[in-house]
Amino acid sequence: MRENIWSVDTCTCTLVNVKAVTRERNPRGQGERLRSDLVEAAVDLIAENRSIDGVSLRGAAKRAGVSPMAVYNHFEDKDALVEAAIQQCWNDFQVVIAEALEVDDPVARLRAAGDAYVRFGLAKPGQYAVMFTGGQTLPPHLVGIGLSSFDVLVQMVQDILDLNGDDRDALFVAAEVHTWIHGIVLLDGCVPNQVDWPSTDRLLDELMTRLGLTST
Amino acid sequence: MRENIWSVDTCTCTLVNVKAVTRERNPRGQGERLRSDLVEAAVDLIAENRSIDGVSLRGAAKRAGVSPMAVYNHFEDKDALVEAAIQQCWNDFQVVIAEALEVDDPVARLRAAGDAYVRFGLAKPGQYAVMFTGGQTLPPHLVGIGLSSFDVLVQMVQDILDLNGDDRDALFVAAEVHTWIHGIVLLDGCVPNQVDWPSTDRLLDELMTRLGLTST
DNA sequence: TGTACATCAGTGAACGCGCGTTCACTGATGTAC
DNA sequence: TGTACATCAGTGAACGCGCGTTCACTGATGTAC
Repeated sequence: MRENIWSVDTCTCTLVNVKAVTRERNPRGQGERLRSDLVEAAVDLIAENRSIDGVSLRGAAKRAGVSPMAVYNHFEDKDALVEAAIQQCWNDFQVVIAEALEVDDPVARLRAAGDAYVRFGLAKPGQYAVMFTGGQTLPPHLVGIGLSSFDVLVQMVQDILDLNGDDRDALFVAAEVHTWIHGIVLLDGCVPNQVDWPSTDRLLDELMTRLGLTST
Repeated sequence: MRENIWSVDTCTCTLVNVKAVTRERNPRGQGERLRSDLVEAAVDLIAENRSIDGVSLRGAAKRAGVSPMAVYNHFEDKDALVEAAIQQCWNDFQVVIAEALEVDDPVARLRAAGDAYVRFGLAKPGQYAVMFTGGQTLPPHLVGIGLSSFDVLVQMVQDILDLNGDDRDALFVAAEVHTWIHGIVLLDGCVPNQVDWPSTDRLLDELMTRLGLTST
């Protein structure tokens, strides 16, 4: 009965619109834990708003169960918090893709990566939108992460071309793959239910076939 | 010399951050002109922010050179203004596409429409993003406009399939076209300069060829 | 062993800003009598 | 022909809200002496 010392009314009153209000102060030397909590909260806001515009310093602080001022112990300003959140999105993405890269056969590898890519995009549409449609609004040093991810794609395509003795330009073919898969992800989350839209699986199969990226 | 009756300082001071401050009251019976000015201003805000989040009632009023309250003479509330702005974006889009539909040959017609589509997307990335990546946030009755535009695409594809005696499902092939072209438009505006990205023209040619939509 | 002190992990109050919306008002102009 | 009046196209002040940021503060805890 010890846990019921607070009435139900008190609980709902304080918890109804806010998560993690029950946070307790970190022990000495563990202050950095708040940093990752704040980043996580900011990523949640990105996920819900599908944009960095919906991320507010006060909102992230509230979710982390902390006063707005506590944010300044870990971040220069709001922009630094948002930047860390985007960085976190890219890290999560790269973890997902890295798994697929362990597949041996080049064709199966690209297909697995495509699958992982699409699954990430559909499961986390907010993060995906910020990462791949943010455009010029992204801080410059985060652009590099996107570039290195594209390099990985070019290499996967090159492996298949090599396997098939195909002399097309890998960068061009990779651009074809990326444009198409990007459209597949974004439209799937956007098409109204009335339309008998094809599954992403079927579209991915077609992509591989139509772009000549199967084994010959 | 009559035009210089105002000093340069006065001009810059009042015009620097605001357009059309010099609006004068519409004559009696012409009140509806403000409505279209407000819609235009809201579309400008969509264009600049690439999102409806950046559209504010006060911002649109300011651009139209009018007090925020004047908006309520023409729109129920802010949402109604935003909805009218999105509607306007679709109208502009349909005008652009309609031109291409006059081409006689089915293959050339789809190619012309694709060209018009891409040009619209690249010239008006903000409007394009709101129209094609807004998702569930769009008011339901605007979804119908998007659907009818997709129907036009399906018909164009069907015409080519008929011409070639190709028995593929037109809706499926149209979905392939739309996903790919969507990706082409969105990534083109987003890829960093370092990458030697292919031109949209070349990608469109490839799209037609790879998807088997040329004349046989 | 006791205690003063620096450090750490935060809080609280206040600022000016832009936002959507409310209510009450103004002042020119066409029209009915 | 003159004038009272309804209509039209707006304005002005105020409201409460959430925002980023500033400055000054608190109170627990480990550590040096």
